[in-house]
Amino acid sequence: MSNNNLIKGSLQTIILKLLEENEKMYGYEITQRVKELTAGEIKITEGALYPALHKLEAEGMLTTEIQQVDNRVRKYYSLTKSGKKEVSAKMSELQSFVGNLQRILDPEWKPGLA
Amino acid sequence: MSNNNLIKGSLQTIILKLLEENEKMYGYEITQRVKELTAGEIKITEGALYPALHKLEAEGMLTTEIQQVDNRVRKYYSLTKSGKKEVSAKMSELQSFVGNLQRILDPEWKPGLA
DNA sequence: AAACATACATAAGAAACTGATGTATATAAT
DNA sequence: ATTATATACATCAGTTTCTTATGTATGTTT
Repeated sequence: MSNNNLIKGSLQTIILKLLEENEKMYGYEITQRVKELTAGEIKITEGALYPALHKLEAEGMLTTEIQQVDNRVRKYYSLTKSGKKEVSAKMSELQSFVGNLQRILDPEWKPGLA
Repeated sequence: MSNNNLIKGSLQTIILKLLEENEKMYGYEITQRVKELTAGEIKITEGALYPALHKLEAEGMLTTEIQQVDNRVRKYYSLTKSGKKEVSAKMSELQSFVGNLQRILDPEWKPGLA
């Protein structure tokens, strides 16, 4: 995650959420999507991404499917049934954490406002 | 930090921000303040807090002052000049990271809205 | 020929945490 | 009286997650 060593565990949530929206993605594609969505501000490094993908697969959240495209190997990941459940869990965990963070850092903050 | 394994890197920001608002706080007080502000949802563990305080002190962000209160020792921390500068830096870093996170996880999200 | 982009992967080391343990005092509950 | 809880500090082994570097391989651009 380049400059940002900020919220531990959010990489898993990012992966799961992107796969919820896309059905099927490969590693490199994920790094590019994140870079694009954040105007280059968050760069997921390979050293962080691949181990995270392997871990999620080992935990039964993702399945893989290898495809050959232009003499290049692509490993596509998709959500399993468990993975689909995990997305909501991880998302509400993260949203609740961010809410609590706002309550600590900005006492004026109320949910639903800026 | 109890249930949250999400807080990595944000603990320093929390400490600095609370000290910006309070001039002077001791460790235990910080844990209680955070617990109170988040309705018990975030609990800062001693194993995380004290090393973080020591590190910030070693980096010149905080100074300490020991006080005796009711036969109990309290170690009060306050921001140094460097510490005061660091608060703004860490805060905008975190806010920008949270913004990017929202852009990844909720494509509908726009800053200034819910 | 060199640099950059695509695409996977591993591995050493750093950093931030968890959970346990330890010391010490004060108060509330059984 | 004794136990549990609260206050208040601290350290430490172990885990997880990250960074940075390295490696393999192909395709395209300079």
